[in-house]
Amino acid sequence: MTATLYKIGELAQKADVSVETLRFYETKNLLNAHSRSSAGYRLYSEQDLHQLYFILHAKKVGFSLAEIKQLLGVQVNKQQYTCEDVKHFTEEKIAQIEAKIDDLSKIKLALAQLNKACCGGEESAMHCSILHTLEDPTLFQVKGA
Amino acid sequence: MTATLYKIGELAQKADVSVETLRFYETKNLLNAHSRSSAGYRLYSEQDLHQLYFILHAKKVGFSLAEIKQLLGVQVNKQQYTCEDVKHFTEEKIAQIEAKIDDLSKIKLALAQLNKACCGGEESAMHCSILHTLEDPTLFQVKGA
DNA sequence: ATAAACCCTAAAGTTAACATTAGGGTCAAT
DNA sequence: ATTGACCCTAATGTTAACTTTAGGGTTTAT
Repeated sequence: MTATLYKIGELAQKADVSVETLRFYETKNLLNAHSRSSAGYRLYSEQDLHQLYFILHAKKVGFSLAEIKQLLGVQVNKQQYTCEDVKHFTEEKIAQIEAKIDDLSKIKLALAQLNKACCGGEESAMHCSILHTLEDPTLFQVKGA
Repeated sequence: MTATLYKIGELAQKADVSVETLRFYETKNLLNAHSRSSAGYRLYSEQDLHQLYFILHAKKVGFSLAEIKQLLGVQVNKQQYTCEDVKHFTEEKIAQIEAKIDDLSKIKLALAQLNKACCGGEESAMHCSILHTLEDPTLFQVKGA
């Protein structure tokens, strides 16, 4: 029941990133190794692997490394931030995420209609491009609309 | 009922981007002006505005400009692509989008738990950071898991 | 005991997605 | 008719997120 530790190459392979990326994340203080071997090799824990997965998934949906660092920093019961801080931050981020999900749903719908219109579907002539589907002004409104 | 055309500055303001960004998108063939004035000024149509909105929203959820260009290029009934091409492409992209929505939902859930745990909630001690919530190995699995 | 396959740091290079600079026309109002 | 707020192109600069290079230790299998 001893904790398993991974060398940088092993972690890189598990998460399908390069070892250089992992070292880069360390310089950015996004992912620090759990410890170092006597020879100075980085040793990563299972927890570090979870953190890495989180970073990669958050990146995939459009968060910058700076934003991800912020997300990783939010913690309850750590005196550095007040409870109000955490409340505000999480609420703001949740709203941001909901907006992203909304955008994705619309793009998905547009692609689905395009897919359906394919191969001589009834609506072939109507939805010839993704833009045509998204032309509806009620979709994708921007603040000053 | 004549079509309204916007100068580059007007379009930029409407979509809250810089005019440089718009000219940059043109060099990348992502957004071309509907026409030019006699003086050579770019004139954008309402349709161009929709396309710009699409670009910006797609960018927000993690698509690169190259991917967005692909998305804009998919069209039914244009002889350059076979029906099969369009079917495959849209299905692949839809799956990609669903994965993104999944990731966002998980991050959202983690933030919601953090928010709930805040201010002395029952679970304060349990969910002290976003990572703790995401520690569940059934979340965020990567292929080789 | 040596070679292949790892690991280290530090520094410089790369790519995407813009922003800035330089040098110059255009247009509307005073 | 000139000034300020626009527009143009072309070239160079910037930032984020890596990648590559250079030079050198470590570990493991033969």
